[in-house]
Parts: sequence; structure tokens; C-alpha cells
Amino acid sequence: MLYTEILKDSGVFSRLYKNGCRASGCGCAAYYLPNRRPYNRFGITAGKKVGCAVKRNRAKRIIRAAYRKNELLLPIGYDIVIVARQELCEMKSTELDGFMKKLSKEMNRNREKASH
RNA sequence: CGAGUAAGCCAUACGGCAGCGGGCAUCGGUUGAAACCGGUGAAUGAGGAAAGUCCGAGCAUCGAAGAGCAGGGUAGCUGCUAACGGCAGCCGAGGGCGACCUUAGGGAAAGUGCAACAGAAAAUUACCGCCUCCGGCUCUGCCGAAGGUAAGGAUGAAAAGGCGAGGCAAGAGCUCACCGAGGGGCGGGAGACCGCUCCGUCGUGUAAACCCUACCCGAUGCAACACCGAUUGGUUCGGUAUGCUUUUAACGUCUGCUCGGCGGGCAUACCGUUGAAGGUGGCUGGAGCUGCGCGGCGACGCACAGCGUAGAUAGAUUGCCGUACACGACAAAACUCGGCUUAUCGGCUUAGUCGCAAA
RNA sequence: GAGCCAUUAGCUCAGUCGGCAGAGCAUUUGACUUUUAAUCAAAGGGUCUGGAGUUCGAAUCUCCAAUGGCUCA
Repeated sequence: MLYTEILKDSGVFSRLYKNGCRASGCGCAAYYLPNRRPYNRFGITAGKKVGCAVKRNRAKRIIRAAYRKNELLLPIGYDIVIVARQELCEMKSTELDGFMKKLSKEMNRNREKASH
């Protein structure tokens, strides 16, 4: 991934759940906050509710594939966490494209607001 | 053809484009060199249960060696195995017409406890009944007292070996035949055990109640453990110095207890070491897999040849298509193996059995 | 990775060294009241998480599983 680091600090995760902007779509929800860095940080959450280990891994894979495809649309300098839901492991990654486009639009709009 | 039994195998397949993990080769950047960063190439990358964590081991650390008790586990025999609570074969018991299957299967005569309700009595039993003798009375009988008895009675899961005959006042293993349990002897077997024979002791069940017997078990787990480690701090450990206390003592240490062994102990100061975050190793060549041969009923063992087949650290198999069909279940390595248990779409192979029909 | 605990009526819990499954709240019915609430009286409601085993007999003992929760590093 080009401008992205993997997010693994659990403190950052909880900060995002508490304070982050939330965008939910089909099968998943995303939280994001600006991080004042020259790159993005990206994390995935797939809890026990999603299912067994096979289903959790599949959900993570699908989210990762969708992110990789749509990485260039997203603005740089954000922490992003995507939370998987139960329905996600039945879906295909192309079905997530719409959600990623919506997410990037929303983030860009917020960024313009903040800069103005 | 139908039903059923046992054993074993497979776990969608192939192709295209883009992408992920760790290594290998190579090119470039960079450097004194290594490391590092980027590109390219050809290979390679989850399971039969990877799961549950129910057992067993390897490996590592913890004592300057260890012993006993407590605690825990196992429980027919013989073998296999690194080991096991696993597996194989056999014995006993039980089930099935049969192929075959199931089985925590030592000791109740070392001791203790428990056996509700019902019943006379649940383990040194006499309520009713039956019988004998004595006494009384309203005398073919009834009542009372003393004894004998375990055949009959109702209860219960279970009633003092079972059943038949003899015997007796009535009865009773009191005696006898057969059967069961126990003990002794002889024979067979590696053994569990089996067969025959004699004796005549018959003393319920429960040990997945306490317990007894035999055998086994040190504790902690790869987040173990080893190494590197900036600033800051001074928890840990070691050494030195000083002070206090003291050598049959107290304290510490393998952990619950005791013995034994080892170290004298505590406080302060200094020096070194260590060290939270992070990184590297541990990490995959192993009780390994495949093939073939030999030994063994078998589990398994031996010999030869070939193979190199995940190693991540927020944790790698995906996305978009195409083709085929039976339209794809359960399900993801995390130190590694051997088992057990549980989940599972279906398909295939082999060997017995029973029933029906035909020849 | 290692270890521990719980599951009983609609809900919260007793009963756990074997012998008829119980309490409180809730529900229903009746009484009291003009009516409701409160109070009083009664009734119904259970595959004791599931499956095997030991036993004459299992919520209880043993084994295997399921679900939920907790602890350690």
C-alpha cells in the first residue's frame, strides 16, 4: 500500500470509536480522524460477533482488498478504522466499492470544510 | 436386488489478468563493508480435523544433590510405543439371526458409612403363620405362658444360595442329585483365564461413597527462555566497604508440610549488572513424508531408494472473469510432535453377513 | 497459551457429601374498594443446558459436548 501504515495501537482505536467521524454502509462501518502525518494509518476490526476464525479472516481480506483498490481516492493524513459486521463475509469486494467512494467523498468534504 | 457390518481414500478441478506472505537468484540505489531501500525472475504458501484443550512427550527455565508424607492419576492380561488415560491381539461380561459391536473390567472375607418410602426385618431379623409342651375355659375349639422353626405370607430394586426329592412334631444344606459362588489339588496357557476333580466353608448391594492394594507423577510454560537495548528511573541480581546481630540459633531457598542439603543474616553507601517500550533468535530437518521389500495375526519394527513440502507477529490464499460437473460441507497454522474427543456437503474403493429371486 | 466458574419456573436465586424440585417477584382468578393501587387468599407454570454411563433410584456422582462469563502473563 502506497501511503498507508498499519494501525496497531489499541489506544488509537478507542480514540477513534469515541471521537471519530462515523460512516456506515453495507456490512461495515468506518471511523476516521485526521492524524497530522504525511501518510494514512489503517486498521480493521473483526470482532467475535462476525463469526468463526474463517469468517473473520475473510471479512478482513475483503476490506483490505477494497481499501487497496480505492486507496488513491482517499485524502492523505487520516487514521481510518473499518469495523466488519456479520453480513460482510457473504459479500464480494466489488460491493464495497460504492461504500469506499461514499467514504472518500465525505472525507474530502470534511477536509475542505476544515481548511476553510 | 434389498438391508445391514467393518476398514480405508478424496475434501471441487483447470486456465487468464491484478494483488499478498516468507525465502532464493539477479539488477539498481547506498555504503569502507554489512545491514537497509526499490525493481525483475522462476518456484512456493493452511487441515482432516489446523478446532476443543481431554491426555502424553520433546524443548526451555527454576535447586550447589535428594528423601518421606500429603495431593493427583491409572486399574483384566500380553504386547506396541519416546511416552500415554492411546493403539493391537487375547480373556471375562453383555448385545445382535449374522457379518460384528460395546465394555473405568482390582479389592465388599482390613475397616467406616449409606440403603428414602414400603415392609416383621435392609444384615446377629420372628409381625402373621406352622409345630411341640404346660395351664385355664363356655373343651372337634379359643385364650395365656414357655420354646422350636425360616417352608408359606404381604413390601421392595434387593429378603439370607436356586430348584427338586428325602427327612421331620413342624421345619431347616439337616441329607442327596443338578446348578451357582468360595477354597484346595491336578492339567493346559506367556498371562488374564479355561477344563477336570475333591471339600462343604454359603458372610446382600454400593468403592463413578470414604477407603485399601499395585503402579505412575517435581513445578512452570515459547507471552518459556537467550541475546541486543537510547534517555530517564533505581524495582531485581552480584561485588566491595561500614555498622548491627550471630554461628546447637534466626532468616532465605523447589513452591502444601517435614527432614536433609546449600547460603550466615539485616541496613546504608558505592561500583557493575539487569531492565519497562522495541528488536533479533527460539521458528521448523522432524519420534518427518512417499515408494518398495522383509519380519509380525496385528499395533508396529527393520532395511533400501527418493523428496525438501508455511513460518507470519494486528498476523499472509484475495478481487474480477472463463470452462466443467456431483454446484462445493465443517472449518484457518501461531514452539513442535503422538493420541483422544467433537463438527462435516457428498463421492469412491475393498472385504464379510442376512433376506428374497433365478440358475 | 494456561487455568477457573456458572447453566434450575417468564425474571432473580435456594436446593449440590443420591430418595416427592422450592422461595421471592411476575402471571391468572377471587376477596376488599365507586374504580385503580396497596393488602389478603388461592391457582397455574419445570425435558433441572444437551448426550452417555454408575446406581434399585441422579438436579446432585463420573465422562463427553454446547453456551455464557472470569482470571493470569
